[in-house]
Amino acid sequence: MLGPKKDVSFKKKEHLKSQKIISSLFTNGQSKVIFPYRIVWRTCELPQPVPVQVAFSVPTRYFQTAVDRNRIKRQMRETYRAHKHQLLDNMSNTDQQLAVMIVFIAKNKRPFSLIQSKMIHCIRFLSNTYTNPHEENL
RNA sequence: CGCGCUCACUAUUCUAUCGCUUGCUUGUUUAUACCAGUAAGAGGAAAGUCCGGGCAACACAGAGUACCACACCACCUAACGGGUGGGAUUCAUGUAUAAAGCAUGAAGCCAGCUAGUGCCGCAGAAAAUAACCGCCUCUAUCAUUUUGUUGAAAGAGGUAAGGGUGAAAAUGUAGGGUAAGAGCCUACGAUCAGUGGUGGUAACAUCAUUGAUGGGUAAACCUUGUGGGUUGAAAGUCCAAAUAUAUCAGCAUGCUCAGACAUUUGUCAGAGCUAAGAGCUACUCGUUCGAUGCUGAGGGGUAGGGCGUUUGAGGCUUAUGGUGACAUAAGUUCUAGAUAAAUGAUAGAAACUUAUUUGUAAAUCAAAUAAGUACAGAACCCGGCUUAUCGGUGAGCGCGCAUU
RNA sequence: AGCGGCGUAGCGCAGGGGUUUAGCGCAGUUCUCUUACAAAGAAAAGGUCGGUGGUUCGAAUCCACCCGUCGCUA
Repeated sequence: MLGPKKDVSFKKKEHLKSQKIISSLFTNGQSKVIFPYRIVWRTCELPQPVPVQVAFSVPTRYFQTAVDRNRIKRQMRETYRAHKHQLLDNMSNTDQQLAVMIVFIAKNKRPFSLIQSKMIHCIRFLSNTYTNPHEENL
């Protein structure tokens, strides 16, 4: 990738905020576990003109203090921000909009290298599921 | 110099790359929005939610009951169950002694069991207006006898001095007194209550005097006094998609007339009426109700969004007053505002602490290596309390050692 | 954000109005019965009553503060 500059920002409108969409994700969405993450996603209409909206979640059950939860969420957000361009490119080729929720399901803190490598794995998985059928139709 | 305690302050720093939220400015744009620049961006506990207040909505003549909370005195405060100072009590340490005491420090919901009720296991005669044993007197009987008496068992009384208990046993000691005893009397004390004097704003202390002396427990029910209306920003208020819809207006189905088709019901198109009709009433007037669909208006209001929302009992400095909490005056300052929830991620360096090793006669000096740098994240805002916390700085106090 | 309840043996519960040995059921252990297992019967063991302080002569119980856990308000 030499020509266009990579989009590494992560602004407010790319956050998944609507409570209705989140609840519909957990009732109707598809799910896959890529340890230490659980990904829940679904195609639907989003309130903002962006290809993907993402939310991150860390359960209170395993991390009682808010400081630990915030730190893990910040690390997840940073890794997503740095590597999201592949998913965005694929989704902007299609006409669909994607809502994704990523839940941290490990019970202990994990090093940043693991968080980063597994997040890249997740993004690659999502982008593959939404590019392949489109190319077959073409 | 080392150790400990108390109080106050502080809560690692810098660089590079990439990024987040908010405000302001410029440009593009009808506007949202986007680009660029610039400024700001977690705490001492933001935590627990244990108290108090502001603020908001609802309720409310007044009084009482219930319920809840509090409880030595004075002061501080917007208020408090918080704080400051003082008093009494208890405990610890030191000192001293026959015992009290004195000094220092700490602690606590320190109103009232002399308003009433309840409770006090085991042990013990008895756990509350105590006679089981014991001691003493009297009565009559029996035995004995030195004719004074002594003993036995029985009855009637008196008596709280003594009795292996227990957390607690009826005001302690000494003397008098008595049949035996007893605050029955006296002296020195103890506790409680009243009156008066002195000191103190007061709690209280102290002295004098009078009277009394049947335990503990209210963090037992309760009594007395004081205070409390209820609910909490998911309060409240404004705007307002989609869908359904109260209500209003118009049109149509409607009603009447005649015509065509058709076995009657019915179907088709045309003209007229905005009512027809029903209820109330003997009648009129009057008044109320009046199905369905479409279109438009429209109220409440869901999703969502705005305000509430960060200038406030505000912070800092200085001066004055006060033992102090704190107050007053002057000057100065504006310093987070997110909402699946911003304030960061990664890399490197420095600083500090601890440990080990090496150098040096030795070290608190120097170097190297390793580990560590806490607790913890605003969610309407303040004042406290409680709990968590690697460390650092300053002040005061105490102890130990060394030197003079 | 605002509230309320519950922590007792491995598990599920009593006991709370104060003092006597903290009990019940199930499970586990040992023994009896049986050729053996199950069932039944008997016996013993297992608890600092979530933690720390306080009130009291005495606290599982009363009071205060913490810790854990469950639930409600939408």
